[in-house]
Amino acid sequence: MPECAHLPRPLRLADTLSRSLQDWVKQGRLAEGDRLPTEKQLCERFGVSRAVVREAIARLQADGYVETRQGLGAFVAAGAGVSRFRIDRPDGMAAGEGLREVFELRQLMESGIAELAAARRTDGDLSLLRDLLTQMEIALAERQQASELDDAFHRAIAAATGNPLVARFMEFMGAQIHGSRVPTWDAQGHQRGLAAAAHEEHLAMYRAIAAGDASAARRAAAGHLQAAAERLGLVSVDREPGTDRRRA
Amino acid sequence: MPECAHLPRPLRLADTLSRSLQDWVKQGRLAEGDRLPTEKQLCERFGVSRAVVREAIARLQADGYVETRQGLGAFVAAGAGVSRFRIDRPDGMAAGEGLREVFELRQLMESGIAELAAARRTDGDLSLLRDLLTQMEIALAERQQASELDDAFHRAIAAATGNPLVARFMEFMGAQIHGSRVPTWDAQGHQRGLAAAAHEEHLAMYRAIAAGDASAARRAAAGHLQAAAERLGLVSVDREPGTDRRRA
DNA sequence: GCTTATCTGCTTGTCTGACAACTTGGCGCA
DNA sequence: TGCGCCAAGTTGTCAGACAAGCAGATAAGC
Repeated sequence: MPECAHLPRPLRLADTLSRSLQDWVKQGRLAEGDRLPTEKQLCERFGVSRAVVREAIARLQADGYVETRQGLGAFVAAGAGVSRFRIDRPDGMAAGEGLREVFELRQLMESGIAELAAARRTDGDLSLLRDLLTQMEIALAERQQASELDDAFHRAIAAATGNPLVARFMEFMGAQIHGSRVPTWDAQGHQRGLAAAAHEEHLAMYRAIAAGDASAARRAAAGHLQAAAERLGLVSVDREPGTDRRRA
Repeated sequence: MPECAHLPRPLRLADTLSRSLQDWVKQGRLAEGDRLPTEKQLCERFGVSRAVVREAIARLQADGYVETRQGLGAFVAAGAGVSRFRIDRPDGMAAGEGLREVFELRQLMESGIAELAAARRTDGDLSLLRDLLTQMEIALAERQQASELDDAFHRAIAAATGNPLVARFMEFMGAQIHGSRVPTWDAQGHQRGLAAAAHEEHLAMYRAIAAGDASAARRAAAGHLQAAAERLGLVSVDREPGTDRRRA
């Protein structure tokens, strides 16, 4: 994308229509298995051409909301809306879902991943982790940005579980929280010791995994994620069991 | 969808083209930020009409693979392919990703969720869990299908974490493994004691969560997932640390 | 000579019309 | 009653036209 693409462009008609139809499903106006209005009806109702309708439906298909049958119609798909998991961007974050929630999900996932990695890692896995740690150490000494190395380290741990699905999930999560790693490893992060702290936590994770100590690996990962959240100023407040919780 | 929709329909041209272009990205033929061939070029190269090209690109947009700019072209999006996490259906399961991998992901995720739920649950959460357990007990006594209740129980635990993102992820996972819960609660599952065993495990999870005992909740959830995998005949073989692993 | 405005060619976005392929229901015939 | 045919309706594809946006080249003005 060109560098000057800063201003948002107006939504295409197909995008708008796609969202409207999606809202119909979410609001229960259309239930699973229901047939959508025909293309012709949608053209008339929304005042757009058939091409726009077809593109909107193509989008809904890609998103798993509808299935089409030639000659028959378009139908709300089974499991509409839950065939993909996505984390909305911060500016479009769903109500109640902030970076804190994302880090909490990371914490419970990554502590389990580290545990499994400790049980499964190979010599090759450890070699890669060491290499990444070495590169991060150099970045630390030279005060260079190393958020990509940080991400690669976490992905390598997930790969060490030997479960491709886990690896893919970590890749997905890394992409979602990419921006949050940058401040730890920028000039200010180095200055404030954030990068050094993260590096120590990574070393602790590595040592536990290398030692094949699953529970130590879990604790190290949980500690790292907790500390990472604190570095970002995210405070996770656990409430006493039994009290009613206010959900923002 | 109609009941007689059993035979697979041939892929639409737009689907085929969408996949081809997606493969270009995955194989590195197109990198992030690269401009795709123009619509006209794609028409000529693939021998299809412009409408097919546009629908294929609409699909790719919905999937987060490309971004388009009117007058300029279509470009491979930042983070192409990792803006959504999906689990392919069993018949289209990615290489190495089977139900075993899915259950392993569930195990590490749900044990963490149960732990957090034990720390966070409210009286209202517990009341809902008890209600669901009561319904499952009735289903057990009457040998009825209760996979939906089973799913709702797990979702209620995720909701008890108070983290909407965690709740959404559990909803997503529930939809992906929907079919695997059915055999536990069908006539044969009842006959073989699978449903009764699952129910006991649910009760253990509930008790630990109700007691606010996070580590007991973690162990109960891990045990339940392990047992559920075994009920399905999925064997998770942990290899000795240090050995090279064969990844299927 | 430098800056601004205009023009041109190209590209995506939308609309329209036509035909192909599929689906279902109704009707006629054996 | 079952099978075949037909008509009407719906999605899939193709083709053409025009609108809107974009970037680069050129011309005009200072």
